[in-house]
Amino acid sequence: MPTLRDVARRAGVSVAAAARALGGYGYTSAATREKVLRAAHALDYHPNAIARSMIKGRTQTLGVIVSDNANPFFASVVRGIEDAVLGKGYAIMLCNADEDPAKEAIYLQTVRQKRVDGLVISPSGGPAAALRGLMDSGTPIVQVDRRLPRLATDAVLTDNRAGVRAAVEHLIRLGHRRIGILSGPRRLYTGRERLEGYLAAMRDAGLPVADGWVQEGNFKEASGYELVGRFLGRGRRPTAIFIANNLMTIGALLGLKEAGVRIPEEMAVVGFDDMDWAPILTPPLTAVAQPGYHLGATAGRLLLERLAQSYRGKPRTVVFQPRLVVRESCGAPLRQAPGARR
Amino acid sequence: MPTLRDVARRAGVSVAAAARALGGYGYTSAATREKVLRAAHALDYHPNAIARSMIKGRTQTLGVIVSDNANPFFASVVRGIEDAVLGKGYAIMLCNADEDPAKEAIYLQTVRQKRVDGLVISPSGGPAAALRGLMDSGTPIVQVDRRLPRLATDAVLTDNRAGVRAAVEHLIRLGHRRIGILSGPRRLYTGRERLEGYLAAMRDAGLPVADGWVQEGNFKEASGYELVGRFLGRGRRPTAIFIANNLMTIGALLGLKEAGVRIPEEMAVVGFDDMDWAPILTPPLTAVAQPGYHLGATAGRLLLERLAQSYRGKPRTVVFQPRLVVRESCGAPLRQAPGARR
DNA sequence: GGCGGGTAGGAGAACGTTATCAGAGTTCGG
DNA sequence: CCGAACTCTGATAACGTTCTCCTACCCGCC
Repeated sequence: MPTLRDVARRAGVSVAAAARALGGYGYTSAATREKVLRAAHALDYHPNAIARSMIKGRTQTLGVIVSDNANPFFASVVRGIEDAVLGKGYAIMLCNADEDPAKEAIYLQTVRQKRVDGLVISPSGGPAAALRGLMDSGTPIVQVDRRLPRLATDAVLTDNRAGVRAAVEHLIRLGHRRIGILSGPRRLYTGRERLEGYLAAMRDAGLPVADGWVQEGNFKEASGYELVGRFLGRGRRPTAIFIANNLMTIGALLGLKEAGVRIPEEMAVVGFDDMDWAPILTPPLTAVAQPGYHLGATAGRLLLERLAQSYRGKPRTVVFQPRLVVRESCGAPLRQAPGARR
Repeated sequence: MPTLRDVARRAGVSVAAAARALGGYGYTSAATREKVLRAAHALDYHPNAIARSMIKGRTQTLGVIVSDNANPFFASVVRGIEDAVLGKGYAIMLCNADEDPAKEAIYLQTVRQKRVDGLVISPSGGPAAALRGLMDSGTPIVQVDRRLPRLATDAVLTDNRAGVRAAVEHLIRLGHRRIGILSGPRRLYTGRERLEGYLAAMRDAGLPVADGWVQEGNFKEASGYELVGRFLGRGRRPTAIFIANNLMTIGALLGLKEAGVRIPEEMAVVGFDDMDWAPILTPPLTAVAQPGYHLGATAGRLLLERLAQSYRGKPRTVVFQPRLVVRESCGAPLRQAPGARR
């Protein structure tokens, strides 16, 4: 790979002159510029961004740590981030932490050593020490989708509680009284928040939450599949369930389908995350929609503002209000005794 | 951010000694190592990977260029790549080219300037010059999911033709004679290959392909939604359609649902890409399954072998055989005249 | 003719690490 | 007891840019 030296030599000028001609700063005569550009082209010269980062102290690279890029929600978030920062010349370094604090810590160290200019992270909930260290070293951080208790960074969140509350209240308005939740892990921010939203809605409506109506999954498809069975076959089984994320919803719907449970007659279903495929289900799925792409794009924008120093104030929190998309899977409960069929 | 100099100073040794103690090379006395480690810890020292890359000539970073990370298929591929290379200490730089040769060229330039050690790309089909230039400069490249005509790199592909052929032949076996295809853009490798598979299967079965039975979409949901209508309302409408990717399948199914077309009685449907949600549809979707994650993981593995020089031979091509997952959306055609309903 | 300002171009330091080399001290076998 | 081998250490040269100096020239003007 040719260096600036090679270009300068071929053009018959000094390295400094070549740098000026290519970099477009300082004084350069038309003749010199011409010679240098010609030489650069002839040698297929591509400036070394590593060396540039060395002196400039900036890498034009941002770290992005999410739990799993294979989850369509995070894939959208990542895409949003990238679109937001692309125009400003930043590239992104993607890391999947799998909700594993150890893996997250390793990645945190990696992006720090690679001297990323900023970081967008969906923190798993481990100790915040490493994150705080990075922050203290002057690297701006934006938390997305989740936030750690006392880590004062910009954050872009969805109002999980409100979203779940809207969903549960809708079910209640439809006449449901026995409502269960397939929740996420309590150790995750979103897992907790969504469960809280459910509990609050039930409490406010004066409805009891029976034993077994709260099943804690791990936000993956398999856990939805396995746990949904626990809502069936009981004496007082719920007439409706709320499922706390997209992947578990797929698993749960598969479980219900295999068990021959009719939706919404025997079991109404509302999910969190409105996916592309929600409208093509039978019945179409009622779901709480959160704007993954915009979460990412906003996080990217906040980070850019920090990097450009166009904002230097206190940490900001942007909260997106989710929207309940009512379709048909949430229909009113059967009058007849539950468990009639099956 | 403290440098090695700071650590050395604090430990009371030379930079060279500190480097050896931390880097674990050369000779270091136990006492020195102890002092240096203590100083590094006290200063919260994180070695500068940029400076390291400078001398080592390697960045421990791989470029990954796909068309769209928000497409679950590519999201899996990306995830597979990352998992494969994580253990070997490589980070990945993610780029979404949106099938746009211009955008792809920009990203290609970016990863080149950033001196990535290797590249995994799902090429959009633009001119291969930039890619070839990168290759000539010694950067190993692996093409994934698609391949450019004469670019001699390792490649990891799905046997698209065979997959589509299996799907179409299955439809034929079920008694369908009038089969349409909602294909992808001809300028994309996968678009062409899948169309070829369909045409070959029809030709081999001696079946005609009527006007309007081949609709060329752009692999996005909206185009599936818009184009599926063209298969309806004609005199000789197909009794079955094959849809060439996951996103268009969603759009098409939505279109069919809104048009009140019963699947598979009035229109059998088979899609390309077996998604998580395929089994929960009514009827469950028959689809050609390709292992996105494994495509990515394999691409990552091939790249690692090139980087470690554990393989230096001629370009290899790994072809995954897709699997037809038969469910219910492909059922036999109606006996009655088409267009009876609607 | 001297001088200031604009233009051009070169020398060389700096960024933070790794790696090479030389020098000094220690151990050990013959 | 001497050289050879081994151990430890620090000085210093890279890596490829950017950027600050410094010198030199040309022009116009007093």
